[in-house]
Amino acid sequence: MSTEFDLEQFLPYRLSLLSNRISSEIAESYRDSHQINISEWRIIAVLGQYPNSTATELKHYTAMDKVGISRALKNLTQRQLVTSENHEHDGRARKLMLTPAGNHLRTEVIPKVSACEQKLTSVLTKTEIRQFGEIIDKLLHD
Amino acid sequence: MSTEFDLEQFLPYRLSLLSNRISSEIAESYRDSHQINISEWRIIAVLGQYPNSTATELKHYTAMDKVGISRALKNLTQRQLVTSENHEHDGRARKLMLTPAGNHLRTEVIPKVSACEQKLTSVLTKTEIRQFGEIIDKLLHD
DNA sequence: ACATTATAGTTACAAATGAAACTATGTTGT
DNA sequence: ACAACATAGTTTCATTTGTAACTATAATGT
Repeated sequence: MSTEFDLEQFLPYRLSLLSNRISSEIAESYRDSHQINISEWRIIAVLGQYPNSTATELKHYTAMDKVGISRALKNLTQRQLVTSENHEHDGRARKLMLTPAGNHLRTEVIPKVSACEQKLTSVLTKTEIRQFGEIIDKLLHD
Repeated sequence: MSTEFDLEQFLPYRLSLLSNRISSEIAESYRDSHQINISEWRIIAVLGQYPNSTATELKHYTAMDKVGISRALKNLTQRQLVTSENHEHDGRARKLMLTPAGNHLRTEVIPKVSACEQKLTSVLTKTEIRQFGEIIDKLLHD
């Protein structure tokens, strides 16, 4: 019968629970110690990987919307964790990069979030961790 | 080196992407046709399973906070999808239940969200679907 | 060249969310 | 009985978030 439906067995619901729980646990690891939120952390992480990105490129890498990026960048720039330069070929865009302080924060946070991830996956076998990653990829890329 | 960190490979980040994408896709399937949001849908789904629940019990089943539940219930009650009675043993609590209209909405939405779930998992093999569920359970219950 | 349309990014406003204070009822200890 | 504390649920207020409008620059078509 289609009138039977068990929310707690519904995969999207369980996925949402899991993701929210993990995200807030990880966010704790830089919120209290470094006063940054998830959006700001994502931008810092990406600018470490891809310096001189524009906001539009950040949008692509972080899956955030442009308003969220603009706001996070405003804060990060005020706090001198991020700085910017004119873009050579496009007067509308800015090239963004971490300041030394921003880069320092990044190197402090990386081990914390990595430890979180490891603690999290420590209840899984190596095989399960691999499977989990593969399944997520399949679902993300369809 | 701990200064290497690839956001797009970071499991919690990918999980968050996946969960958000799936949640909004499913939310579409009742938002436009039935004008309810995720919180409201969760409450309707649970009240179908567990009629006469109190708000506190809903909190347990839906993983929502009590403010969100109170607000969702206010809307649902105004729209006459949910109704309530005094609780026999506790004057502070109310017993909540779906109205016929609420129940009807539920039976209309269930096949839609189930189809969504099926479409979603259709890129996975039966084995992968089982593995995925087991891994999520492990992670949720540690 | 210039009008049209598209894109980069910001701002303004509205809706959603969360934390804390609040009301009302219930429970516990003396 | 009654004081102290705990719990059910709501409301208030501040913060966050999303949508739409906006400015500025770039690209396109005639």
